[in-house]
Amino acid sequence: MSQYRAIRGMADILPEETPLWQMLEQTARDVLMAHGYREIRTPIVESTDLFARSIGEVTDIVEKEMYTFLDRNNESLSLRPEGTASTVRAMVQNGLLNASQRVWYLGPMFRYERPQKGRQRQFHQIGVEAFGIPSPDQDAELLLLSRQWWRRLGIDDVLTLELNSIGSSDARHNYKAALVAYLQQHLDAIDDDSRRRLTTNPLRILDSKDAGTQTVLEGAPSISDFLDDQSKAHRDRLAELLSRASLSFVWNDRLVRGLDYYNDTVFEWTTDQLGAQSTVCGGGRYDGLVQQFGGKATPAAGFAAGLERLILLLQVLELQADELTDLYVVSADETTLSHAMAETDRIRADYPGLSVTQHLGGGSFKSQFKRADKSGAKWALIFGDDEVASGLVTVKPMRSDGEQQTLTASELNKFLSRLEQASEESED
RNA sequence: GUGGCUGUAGCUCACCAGGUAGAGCACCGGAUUGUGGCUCCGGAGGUAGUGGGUUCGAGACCCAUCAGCCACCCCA
Repeated sequence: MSQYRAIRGMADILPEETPLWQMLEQTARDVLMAHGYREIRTPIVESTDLFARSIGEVTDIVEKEMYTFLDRNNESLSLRPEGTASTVRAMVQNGLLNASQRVWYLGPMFRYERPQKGRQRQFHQIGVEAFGIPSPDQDAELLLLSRQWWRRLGIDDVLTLELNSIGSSDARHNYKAALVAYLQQHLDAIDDDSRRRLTTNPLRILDSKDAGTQTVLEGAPSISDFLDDQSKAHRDRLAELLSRASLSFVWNDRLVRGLDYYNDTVFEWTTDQLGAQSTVCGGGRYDGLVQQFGGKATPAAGFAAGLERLILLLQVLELQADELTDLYVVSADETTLSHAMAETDRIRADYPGLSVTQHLGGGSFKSQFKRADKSGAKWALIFGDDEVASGLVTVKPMRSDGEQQTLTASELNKFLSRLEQASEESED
């Protein structure tokens, strides 16, 4: 038991797992680049006020989940609980919103919650935000983009897209009143939490997990009856675009989201493979946020995907990332090691596509080959006394049955070129 | 913030009416003095999460605390 442990809810991501993370992230980068989105990097710390105002003062995130502290100047700062607020701030501050923009970001987020499966206090999101386009084609592009990512990861079969329109703030205001009025007639049939939320955040009652409350909700008014014509048209056009692109989805008129800034389109990609935390990706449209941050009125939409949950999903489905070690360099003693080190350095310079590990610290050939085997290397390069004395090197196959061969310098170069080529092809 | 379950070797776990710890895997070495994967042999590794209590004696019982897992709340 070590003296120090990581802070609760903040996990180490170990070398064994990082290849999967890198694959996940690289796939996202590829897809985003293929859609013309550009990366933005913003600070992890912002003024507390930025989050409070955008996410909503009375949301759980702001009320009890933020890591907030005073800096040495007595300014209240917070670790970011999500990425949209910082992104909008940066876009406005840097004057980038005079044209439409497509951006994405990747990084850690922080929420002070009780950890459970698929939930950490420090977790990672890839977020995608599009500014300047009010029409539903933008919503559709974001959804198609996300689906391409799932396809490349091989998880599209286990994900479901849930969609809803929560309309304008007027519509939500009217709907809230109707919902509260309805629920007040059934006070005795709903759970305590929901009763409490009646005054704090009535829309959240919609996704209560309490069976009695759900029964009551079956007779509740639906947000869809409160949408104005513009919101309905937006919703219907989005549905049409998705259908044309064969992206199937389910309407869920109980889908509301925990952040205040959304309007019209909201969505979640969910799975039944992860226990209680079923949402892997969520987002929607937020046409009012830019103006609220002092920019000129700019429509926007976006989503964020939780990387820990996607990793969990990849692991459940037993999808793996390859760890590529091509060569493991073995030598006999101090003299041959110094030769081997210089030669390995040369190989790395001349064949940058190869992954080469040199055995360090000496030891018997036997133990060095055990290491070579465990490294997963395809070949061992052997610099023994005989080889070094005659300017040769032996290559031994570790993953196939062939015989080892002793090569001249030029034969080795041919061998390495072929290997580098094969290795690059297998990566694509 | 609330609830349930769990904390013994790096990992997965055992033992035991309460009498000061064991296996498998992993690790290191040897059988093979220049060659891995299989097999065999050997070795190292633990103040039993931490603190207190009950007891002649506690890893085992009790309390507290910390941590992990899962669920609620809420969210990615």
